[in-house]
Amino acid sequence: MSLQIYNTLTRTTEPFTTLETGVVRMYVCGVTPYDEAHIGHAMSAVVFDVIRRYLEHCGYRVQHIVNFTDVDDKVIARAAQLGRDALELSSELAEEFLAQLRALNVQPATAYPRVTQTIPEIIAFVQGLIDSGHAYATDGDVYFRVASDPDYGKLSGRSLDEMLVGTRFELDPRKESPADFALWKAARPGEPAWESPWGPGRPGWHIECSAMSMKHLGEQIDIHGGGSDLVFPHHENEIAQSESLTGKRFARYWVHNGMLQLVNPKTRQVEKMSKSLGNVVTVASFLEQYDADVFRLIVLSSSYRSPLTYNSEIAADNARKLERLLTGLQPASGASEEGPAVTALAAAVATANAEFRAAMDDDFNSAGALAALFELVRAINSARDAGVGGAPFAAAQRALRDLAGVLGLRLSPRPKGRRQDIAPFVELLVEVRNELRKARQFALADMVRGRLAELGVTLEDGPQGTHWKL
RNA sequence: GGCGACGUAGCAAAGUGGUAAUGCAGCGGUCUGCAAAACCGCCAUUCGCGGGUUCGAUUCCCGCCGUCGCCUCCA
Repeated sequence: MSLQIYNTLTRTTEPFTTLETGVVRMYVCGVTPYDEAHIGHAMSAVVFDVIRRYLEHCGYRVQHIVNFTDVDDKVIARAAQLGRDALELSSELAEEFLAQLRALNVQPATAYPRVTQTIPEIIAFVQGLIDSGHAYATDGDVYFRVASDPDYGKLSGRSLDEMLVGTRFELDPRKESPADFALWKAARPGEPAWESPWGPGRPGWHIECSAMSMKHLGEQIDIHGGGSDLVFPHHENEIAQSESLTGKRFARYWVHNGMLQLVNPKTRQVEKMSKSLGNVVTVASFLEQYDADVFRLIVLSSSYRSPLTYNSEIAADNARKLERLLTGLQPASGASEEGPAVTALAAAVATANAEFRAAMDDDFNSAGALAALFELVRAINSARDAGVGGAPFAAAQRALRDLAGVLGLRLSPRPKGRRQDIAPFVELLVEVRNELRKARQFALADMVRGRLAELGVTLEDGPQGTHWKL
C-alpha cells in the first residue's frame, strides 16, 4: 500500500502520484500578516509541515512554497488604525510569524514569496487573462469574467447559477456578473499602489497565489493546500484564473485542513476565536506556557481534515502525553543484549515502523501514527524494566526518535528561560536528601522532596539514583 | 435558504460489513522506607436516535435530532 491522499476536488481518497518522478511541488496558502498570529494559523502550518516531512520521509524532494499576502484590505485597514505604513507593518508581522514557525519546529519552506515582490508577474498574468478574453478592465479595476470559465465551481461543488441565486453578491454596475471578482484594484488615496497598464493600483486577493505558484513552481503543481475556509472563493478563483490562462490543470491534489475552534471549558460551547470574545490564543502566548511539541501533539491527535477543538484542558492533557513519550527516552538500567526481552523489543520496533507507515500512508492518519509511537514507548519501557540495554535498547530509542522526527516532534523540551541555572542547587539538595535517606531520616527527606515539589521540581528515586525535572 | 462535514468510553480521538486502536483521567496489583515514574491487569456487550439492506452494521441506504464549516474577510 502506498500513500493515499484525500482530494477536495474529487471528494475521494486517491493514490498519490507526482508530475515529475521523485519531486513534489506543493503550494500552501500562508497568512495575511495584519495582526498577531494565533494558534489557528499555527495549526495550518504544522499540518502542512507534517505532510512535507512525511513526503520527504517517503523519499520525495519537496518544493514547498508558502506565501505572505503582505498587501490587502486588512493590512491597509490595520495600518491606518495604528497610523503606520502598511508595508512596514506587514513585513514586521511576517518576520515575527517566521520566528514563531521556527519555534514550532516547522521546517522552513523552500521560499516565502510575497505579493509585493511579485507585482510584475501578477500584472503579466492579468494582462494574459485580458488578452484571452477571461478578464476585462473598467475604471482602473480589472475583473475576472466568471462566465468565461465553464468549470467554475468545480472545487467547491456549486454551480454559477446556484451561487447567483439567494446569495449576497454585491451589485456593482461595473461588473458584468455579480460573481466576477477583482484581479486588480485601482488605487485609492493613501494606499500602496503600483503602476500598471490599467493605472495605479494593487492586486486583488486571489491572483497573487496563482501568480506566485506559477512563478515558483510552474504552470502545474502536485499539491495545493490551505485551510478549509479557503475552498470558496479563494481556491475556486485560483483554479479559474490559472486554468483559464494556461489551459492546463492547475493542481492535482487539493488538500485542506479543518479549522481550529475553541471550546469554552465552562460552558462547553464551541466558540470562534475572535477579538470581540477576547478569546484569541496567540502563538506567542501558547509557547510561553507550553513546549512546541505539546502544540504538535494536539494537532497530530486528530485528523487534519476535521475541526480541531482547543481549550486549556486539552493543552494540559497533551502536555502529559509528551511526558509519557519522553519516558521512552530514559536511559537503560541494565545491559542485557540478548534473550526473549530483546527479541520482543526488536519485534515491537518492526511493528511500530510498519504501523506508523500504514497510518501515514492512509491520508496522513497522524493519530494512528501516534498510537504506534505510544506502543513503542511501552515496549521500550518494558524492555528497560527487563534489564535490556546496549545496542538493542539504543536501536529502539533511535527508532522512536526517528519516527517522532517524521512528525516534527523534538522530544527534547528545553527548559524555559534561565531555569537551567538552578541545576547545581537542586543537585545539592538531592545529595543532602539522599544522605538523609541513608540515615533513615525519612521525615526530613520527604520534607525536602515536598518543598521542592511546591517549587515545581519533581524528584523520582530510581535504582540508578535520583532523577529530577521541572 | 443553498452546499458540505461531523456525532465512538469521564475527556480527547483512530477505525472496520463479522463484532471497538491509542493517550489523558480513574481503579486494583508489582516495585519503593513512603512517593513518583515504569510495568502488569481492569475500565464502551457498544459506536446520537428511529427505520431499511444483509446471514451479520458502529461501519452501506433513508429519515430525525444535535454540533460545526462555507456561501462576506479568514489558516
